[in-house]
Amino acid sequence: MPQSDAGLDPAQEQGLVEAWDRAAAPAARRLMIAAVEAFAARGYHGTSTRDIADRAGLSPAGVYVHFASKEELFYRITLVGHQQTLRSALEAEAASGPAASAAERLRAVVAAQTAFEARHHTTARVIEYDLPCLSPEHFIEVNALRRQITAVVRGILADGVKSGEFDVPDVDGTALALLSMVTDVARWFPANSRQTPEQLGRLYADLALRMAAPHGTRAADAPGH
Amino acid sequence: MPQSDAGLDPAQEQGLVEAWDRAAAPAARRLMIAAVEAFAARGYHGTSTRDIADRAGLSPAGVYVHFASKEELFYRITLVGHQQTLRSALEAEAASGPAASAAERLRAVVAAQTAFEARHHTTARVIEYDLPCLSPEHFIEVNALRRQITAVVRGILADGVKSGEFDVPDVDGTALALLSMVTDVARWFPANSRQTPEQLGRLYADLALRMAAPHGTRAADAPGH
DNA sequence: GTCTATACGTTGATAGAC
DNA sequence: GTCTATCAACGTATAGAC
Repeated sequence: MPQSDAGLDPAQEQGLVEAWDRAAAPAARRLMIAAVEAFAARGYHGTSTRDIADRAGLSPAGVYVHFASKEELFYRITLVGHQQTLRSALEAEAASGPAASAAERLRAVVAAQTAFEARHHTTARVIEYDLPCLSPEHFIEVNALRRQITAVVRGILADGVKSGEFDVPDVDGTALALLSMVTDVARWFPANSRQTPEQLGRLYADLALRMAAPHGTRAADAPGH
Repeated sequence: MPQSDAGLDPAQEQGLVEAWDRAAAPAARRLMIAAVEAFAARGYHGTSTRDIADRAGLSPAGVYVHFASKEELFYRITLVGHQQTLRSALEAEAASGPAASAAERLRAVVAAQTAFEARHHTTARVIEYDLPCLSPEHFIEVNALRRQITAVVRGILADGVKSGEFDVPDVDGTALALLSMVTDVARWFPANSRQTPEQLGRLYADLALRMAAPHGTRAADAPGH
């Protein structure tokens, strides 16, 4: 993956380290970071356990002290990554306040998720695009988290429609399209763009509001409640 | 890939057969179809040449009569797929007529590309998401085709801005976001949706026009040229 | 063009010393 | 917890008969 063999930048690594804090052994953390880099660069099947062990400074056998299998290592990364993503979305929505309009909540969530995908693009690439490599049981578990993320966006769109702030004929289809747009950032960022994650978040939030706003009015001018 | 182990449906197969018509030997066609199915289901690295040979009804060695390597088989699929995609975009734009407005052209291209990604979702999944598995030389070649597809969208957006039909502060960023939305259809279709490719095309074309239209006016009511 | 047989590196994972 | 050594299976690709 030409644009994805870059290592984790400091901001990204800090985010991961925080999230993986409870993964007791330092070696387990190093393995997860090494695995994220390798999986992002070459995909799950394109990465050998030797690759991962090398990057983490361990022997090939060292992996199996901390993880029962390659799939389990991948599963841990995927699970934590999705939990982080969901938390980011919920926090962004909550931060816009209890009296926030649907437009404000949509802006907050889309901006946060977009910036998140950009900032953590290495991790995001792994957890967004290699998902089918999980075992069936783990796939189901992670998919439940994904559905919660979709539900956040769907809920905001539906609320906006109910209050008259939005004009969205197909809430489910629009939510899916919107999340496609946001998620795909991880695939190309930072190539093709000189923008910061925050700038990108603002652009995508604007686009999302345009997608949801009634024709003929600005979202901000829409009838509130 | 739970949602991707479905075989090629008749419409899809016909499209492929047409496109691969010049691939002389019938066995070569069977191999390409078999490879598309296998790559879509398990990814490039997750697919063995034995898998492909089996699906095509050949022995493991049979592959190498028609393709020098697994990568070359993948490259042929990827190249033809991108050529088809680009042609589809150019034809859609041309079909909207020489005097078409930017809005009409945007609608035509987005609808066509979205329907294309849905209809050929098996092939599209392979050529959109396994691209980094190409050799560096082949990657560069295919990327040139991708840039042409991006250029079509960028051109329409820029024309619309110049004529006053559109209000797009960031043409490049918006084109990228728009193509992300469209491309990602291949990843999830037909799960999560009971819509036909054509219905989906109309929805996405509407969303694209909302993204580009000036705030406060319908695209169709925008000042013309 | 297709087969059988096979070369030979790599893979995920384990055994057992330290 | 980490290592060295190793296994059995599988990977891509080739040789040579038909």
